[in-house]
Amino acid sequence: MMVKILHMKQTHLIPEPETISMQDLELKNFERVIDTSIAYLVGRTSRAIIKRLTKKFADAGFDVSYEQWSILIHLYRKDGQTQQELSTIAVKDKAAITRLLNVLEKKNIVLRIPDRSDKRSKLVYLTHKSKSFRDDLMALVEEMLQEAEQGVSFEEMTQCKATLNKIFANFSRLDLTD
Amino acid sequence: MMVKILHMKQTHLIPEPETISMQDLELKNFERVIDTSIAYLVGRTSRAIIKRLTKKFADAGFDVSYEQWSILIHLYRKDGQTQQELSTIAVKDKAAITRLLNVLEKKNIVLRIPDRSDKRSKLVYLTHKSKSFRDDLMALVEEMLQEAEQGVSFEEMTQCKATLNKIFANFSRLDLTD
DNA sequence: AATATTTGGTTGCATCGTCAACCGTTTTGG
DNA sequence: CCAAAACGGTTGACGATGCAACCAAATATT
Repeated sequence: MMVKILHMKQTHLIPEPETISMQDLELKNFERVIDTSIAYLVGRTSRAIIKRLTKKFADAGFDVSYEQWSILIHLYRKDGQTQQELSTIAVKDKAAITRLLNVLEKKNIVLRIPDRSDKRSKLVYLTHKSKSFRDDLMALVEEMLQEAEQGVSFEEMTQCKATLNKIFANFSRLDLTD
Repeated sequence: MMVKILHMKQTHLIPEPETISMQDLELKNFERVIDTSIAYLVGRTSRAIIKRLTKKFADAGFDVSYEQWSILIHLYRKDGQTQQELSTIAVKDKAAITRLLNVLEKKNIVLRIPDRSDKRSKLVYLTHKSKSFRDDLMALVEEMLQEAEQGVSFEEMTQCKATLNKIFANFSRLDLTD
């Protein structure tokens, strides 16, 4: 798809005549900042994954959203964690966790039990119900991951993940040092 | 960080004694499905990017959210597009576009002009105001991208982007064929 | 030409995320 | 030992998203 360059001002007040080289510069700038920007690519890939998995769950008859799954999986790995722990591990605001758990509790997928040794905390546990469909959900996620990996070699995927980890680490560091 | 394996049932009804090899299998499964999952990594990287850029804009005194920016940038490239076009290019629901534009219009950042040749469509244009801070916003995005790229070689980034594109293409294809 | 289908945009509904303020509990440190 | 600070969780306000239903205009079908 060709990109049409418009005659946009190069400065705020003084319009300048455009030359070919300036057009090239513009184009390069936009390419860098949009289409080929890591921000754009990461965002749309994320949304595509979420959409796909949501559909898979729904089609299979499970009333579990992607976000709910993103908590559930951590409980499948280790039952009885505090909300704070879930917040950290799922990289979500603690307020978001509170609300997700409200929904999950209403759906009878998790239980919140006050921690006896620390009255501030609540421990989150899976219910029989959620334990029962664990393997089914896992299988659907596996399916989705395999769909994602079509035509992508193992090395390629490994390298991509490493890069994403580096980027995330960069921002984590910057967020700390402000 | 060590992961503690709980004694979870392997089937829905019949509990099985756990062996070391099953634990290993479990661990591998979880690793694949969570921490090292492309879904997880892409999601958290995307949120980190959004958070960072939002902060940058706010700190610099621009009342523009990341999502608003994600529309704005396409208008900076080509002014006067229809909402439908913006929806496709920004990979967002058309309802989301409607609402984002409502906000942007209220902030005097865009204008909606009815298309004379097709009374259903509206053409979206930048205002003087938004044109005036174009370069400032672009500079902040550049800054963020450079932060993201710390310690990541050009080849590495290029390869990562190519992989993300492949994954996105996989899902696009699957969404079509259902 | 009349009807059916598609298309561009808006709206209602439910879910989700972040921020900031808040409350009760726990920890810290003078 | 007690006041101050830190911590875990909840709530309200606000922006944003996706889906489905809807309306009006434009195209296609017959």
